Amino acid sequence: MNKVSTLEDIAREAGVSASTVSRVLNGSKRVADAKRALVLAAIARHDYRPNLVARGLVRGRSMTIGVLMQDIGSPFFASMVSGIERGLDHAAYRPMFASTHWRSEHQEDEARSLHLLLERRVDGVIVLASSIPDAELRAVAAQLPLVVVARSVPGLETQCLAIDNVEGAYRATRYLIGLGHTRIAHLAGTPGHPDAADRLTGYRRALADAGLPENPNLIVAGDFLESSGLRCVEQLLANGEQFSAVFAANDQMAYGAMLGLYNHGYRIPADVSVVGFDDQFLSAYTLPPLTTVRQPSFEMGEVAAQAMLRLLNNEAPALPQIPVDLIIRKSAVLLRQSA
Amino acid sequence: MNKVSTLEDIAREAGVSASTVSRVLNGSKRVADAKRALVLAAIARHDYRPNLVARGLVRGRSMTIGVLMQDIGSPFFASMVSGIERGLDHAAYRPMFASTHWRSEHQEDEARSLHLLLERRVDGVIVLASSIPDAELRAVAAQLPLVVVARSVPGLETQCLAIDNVEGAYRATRYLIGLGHTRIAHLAGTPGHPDAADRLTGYRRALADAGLPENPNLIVAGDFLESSGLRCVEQLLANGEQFSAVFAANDQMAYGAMLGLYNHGYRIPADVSVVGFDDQFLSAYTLPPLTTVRQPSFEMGEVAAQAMLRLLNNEAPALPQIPVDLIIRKSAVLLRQSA
DNA sequence: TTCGAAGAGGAAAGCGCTGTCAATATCCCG
DNA sequence: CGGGATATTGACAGCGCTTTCCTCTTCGAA
Repeated sequence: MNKVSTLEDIAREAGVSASTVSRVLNGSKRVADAKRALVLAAIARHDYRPNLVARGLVRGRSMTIGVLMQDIGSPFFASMVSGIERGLDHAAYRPMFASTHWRSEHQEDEARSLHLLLERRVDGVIVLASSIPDAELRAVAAQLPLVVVARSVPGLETQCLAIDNVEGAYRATRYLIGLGHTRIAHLAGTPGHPDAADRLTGYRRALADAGLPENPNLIVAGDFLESSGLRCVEQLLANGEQFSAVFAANDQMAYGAMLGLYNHGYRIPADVSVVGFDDQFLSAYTLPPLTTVRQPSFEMGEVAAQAMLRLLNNEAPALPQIPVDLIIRKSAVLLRQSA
Repeated sequence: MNKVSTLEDIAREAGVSASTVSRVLNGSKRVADAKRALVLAAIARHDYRPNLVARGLVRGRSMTIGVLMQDIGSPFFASMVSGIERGLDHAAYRPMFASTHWRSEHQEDEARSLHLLLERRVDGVIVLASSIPDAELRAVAAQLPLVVVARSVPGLETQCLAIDNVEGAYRATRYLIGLGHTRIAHLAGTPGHPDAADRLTGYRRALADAGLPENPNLIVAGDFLESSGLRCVEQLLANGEQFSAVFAANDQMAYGAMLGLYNHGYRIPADVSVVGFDDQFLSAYTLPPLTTVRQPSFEMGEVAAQAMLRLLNNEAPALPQIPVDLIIRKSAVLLRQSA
């Protein structure tokens, strides 16, 4: 492991001062062609790369932006993260991720993850969902550029990028109603989670607007994971409650639900229609392809990154409104008259 | 945006020298209880957090380890990344990711991503697959701790963690043969990709060992993505070639294949059996659940991280052998006699 | 009471880089 | 050919923190 060379080494090699090397590195000031050539030659000879840590220290900016989320392994976050990388690709900024999965029980630990990022002096923070309290987020926003995705924080409206969950759920449910379904089960997300609450609200509202009764037995709570979708359906079936359609709070739960239905011999969509929420990439490949409310996670990540760049540039974040779209595929169909 | 406080501020506040503050921060030397208390109080009052960038500069270690991969958005990588985070969770190290998706055409750009990491002076690098040339990887290994996952680099055997792709594909194919299938199509991975080549080899070897003829028309190449699985199946069907089973080079292609089959009215597994490779998390939730060769991505990531920690500690990486396992679910069954 | 050892804490020298400031060199015009 | 303007360059002071190195106490033993 031979020592990696420093700017000082290059300066000595090229017979110039450190300042000059720095100047050719940054193009911050004119340097005579002859000297520049000498420096460049030395750099090439040593395969020299400036130490960004040192540069960060003196410039006071680390050129990295922190991204806080619950689980980078979940497809929804992975996709957003991918979008963030994309959005940052041409900037000199790099994302640094911190997930809190392993210890998500304790909200305190989410704060720890945030501090991990802050200690590394990230220049900005992008928060994906997360259960950190609004107040703490506002405190962060007072310190450095902050963009919040898939969540909306009172007082930070201009820096939040979220879709209208109520509206999305409303559309999904209304679609099912339009197909003739009246006994529509809802697999809700984690109790207490804002998205879960909003989507439940949209479901209820659609029912109410259609003059349909709300059956509490048809609403069962999961936790946004596939396994819970499966569990919820088992429970519904065990209760003997009749239903011809299922609206799941997210696609992952919808996958689990479809598996549960399949295991019990129900055909989708012939026997039961299923609609999800998120439009994960894989939802176009399920059997049958899933009808779902689109939450463009990749694009949201990309847009969030661009907004962050703008914020870092002291411009307005200019976060757009995200339209909610129902993607109609094959998992929901007209209710059979015979049913 | 009020200024964030520095160690100097704390020292002044507490009426001690910077050295003392540093000492209580690191516990590197005894400090009188009275002074320690003063310092701690000042720290608490200011909510002071040491600047890890500065510390990294003086200590010569950034406490971050770089992770290079093709696409953090792909479920396979996302899962490994998740494992890496887990493996690093209790260490003071943080991963810093760099994907090369957007420009994967040019191998040159992968090198650029690697440099992005090196410029930030990561203390070690974990490479996930990637198409960076072996030689370059060896050069990196000479500079700093390196662990390579899901790929094996000659000369770096002890630092590589990979499953036996040939064996895995062999098992999958033999399983299908054992089920009575003789016309088994193979949806190969990206031409030129080592994994793709190895899996194809395993498939061929199993056929040969069973005395089955190899039909070139039954082998069609994709690119490891869902869309290509779909495309491959379309092509197979268009060719009018007979087959009762499909072995896909990875689960994603298997998903696409299943959709293609479904679209054409074939039932799985009744009409066509399908086997994948990887055992992605979602494969347990497809309809029917997918029989596949397990590549424990999460665990591989975790193990790689631990090996990296050991390397950083000047110990032997001690990378274990990963057993290959065929996970039997519902997507492949005995060939119907009638067929 | 005196001396040495050990304990505590401060001063200062960097880590690798940038950016200011002043010095030197170069150049134009009258 | 002189004067001032302009272009280049080097010296140097940090960025925030760690880590010798060294001084100053304090305390026990002789």
